[in-house]
Amino acid sequence: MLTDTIHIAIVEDDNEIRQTLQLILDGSAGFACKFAFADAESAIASIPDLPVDVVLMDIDLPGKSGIEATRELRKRIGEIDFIMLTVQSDDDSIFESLCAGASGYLLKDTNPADLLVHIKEVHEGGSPMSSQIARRIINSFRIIDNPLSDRETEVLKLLSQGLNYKDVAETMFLSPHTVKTHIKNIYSKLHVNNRAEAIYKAIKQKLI
Amino acid sequence: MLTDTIHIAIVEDDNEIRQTLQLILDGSAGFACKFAFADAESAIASIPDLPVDVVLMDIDLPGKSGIEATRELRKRIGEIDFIMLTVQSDDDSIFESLCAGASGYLLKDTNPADLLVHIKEVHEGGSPMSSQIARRIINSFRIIDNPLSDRETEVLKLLSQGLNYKDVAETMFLSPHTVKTHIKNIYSKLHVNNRAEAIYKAIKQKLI
DNA sequence: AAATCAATCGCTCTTATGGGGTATTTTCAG
DNA sequence: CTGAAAATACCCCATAAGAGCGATTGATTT
Repeated sequence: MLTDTIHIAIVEDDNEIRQTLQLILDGSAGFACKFAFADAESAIASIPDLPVDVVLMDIDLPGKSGIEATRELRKRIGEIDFIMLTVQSDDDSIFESLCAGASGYLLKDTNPADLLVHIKEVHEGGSPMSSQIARRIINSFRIIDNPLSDRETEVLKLLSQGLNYKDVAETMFLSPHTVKTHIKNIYSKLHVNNRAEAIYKAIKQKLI
Repeated sequence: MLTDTIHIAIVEDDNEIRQTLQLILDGSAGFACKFAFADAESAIASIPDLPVDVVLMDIDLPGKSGIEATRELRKRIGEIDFIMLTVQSDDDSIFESLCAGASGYLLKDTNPADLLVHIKEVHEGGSPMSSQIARRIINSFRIIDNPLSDRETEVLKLLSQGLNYKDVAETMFLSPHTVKTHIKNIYSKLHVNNRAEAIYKAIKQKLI
């Protein structure tokens, strides 16, 4: 944007919340909130042509969801930041929102003062979210349990880099036969019978 | 823990930081910090037997890293929360830390008052992290761009399930030749030359 | 002391894979 | 309407991969 003012748009179906929010935001120094939409469709149609820095997006909208709207708007305009607002945070909508391109994820009961801080954070390249929501995201990084031995994991990592038996053997200073044995054991432990599926499963289970 | 007091341990090699931190934490109401270690090895040896709720773990330790220490301690004790402390945040150490089981990730310049708040948050099931760090994590959910066509993506998904040429062809009602052509195009687009690497790259780029 | 598991090395055989081509039809955007 | 991209189909050939066998050594655990 041209000025220091952060230009905000709101997408929220509840009239009272939307109007109140708009009043508060537009009345705060350094912030402008001239645009507010009650549904995803009108937001998708208008926002691409508006001078907006940050969009506050309600997730539970009638018709198309806020996540859908974020996804579609993101495709067309990369420079806008989206902060999802929701009453309750379930894992699925958190991850869907993030994949759709949301930069922040806040609960609706966030008080206006904090909201302003968070909007500023987003605009400065941060990703505000409550500590609880962060934990859920972090938990998605956790490793469930690793049936593979250290050597097997090493082998699998090299395989995922595209190396073949011989190359893995050379890299690990092993006989190709040993590598083959490791691979067979990997397949057996992961209950797969080829490389492709082994790597897929291993990544999904965060083994490599 | 038995009481309302949150019991903290520090792992930090810088003597001054460690001692200062311990003094501040142990002197704060509701917090106790009776244990501090200067290296990963002694922390790993002692912490499993100590009554500790939250560990503040420096990442850059001499010898074994704080990430390693977290990983090993996590394996043995599930109930302790780890907050990583670091001077600078590079993407790799953030993700490694999360995978190792860290619950929070803070910069060392966090002021003591905030640190206490964050320790409390972790202990209550949250995951405190700066807005900037959160953004990096969130960005890891983004899809960069998908060079693959729909059919190619379909083929790759089936390959990742362990299907071979023939099976993919049957599943998609195609000639095996066509499947082969798709696979060759996939390899070319992803700049790989075998299935393993293709699947690895595709998953890392969230194409499948 | 026994048992288990990881890590190492070896063999044979069939089949799948990947690289090198070529070519037609359909679809979609400019 | 036209041209590019996608989707479809086919050939040959050398090699890698996977299945099915067996075997020794050294830790760790019980």
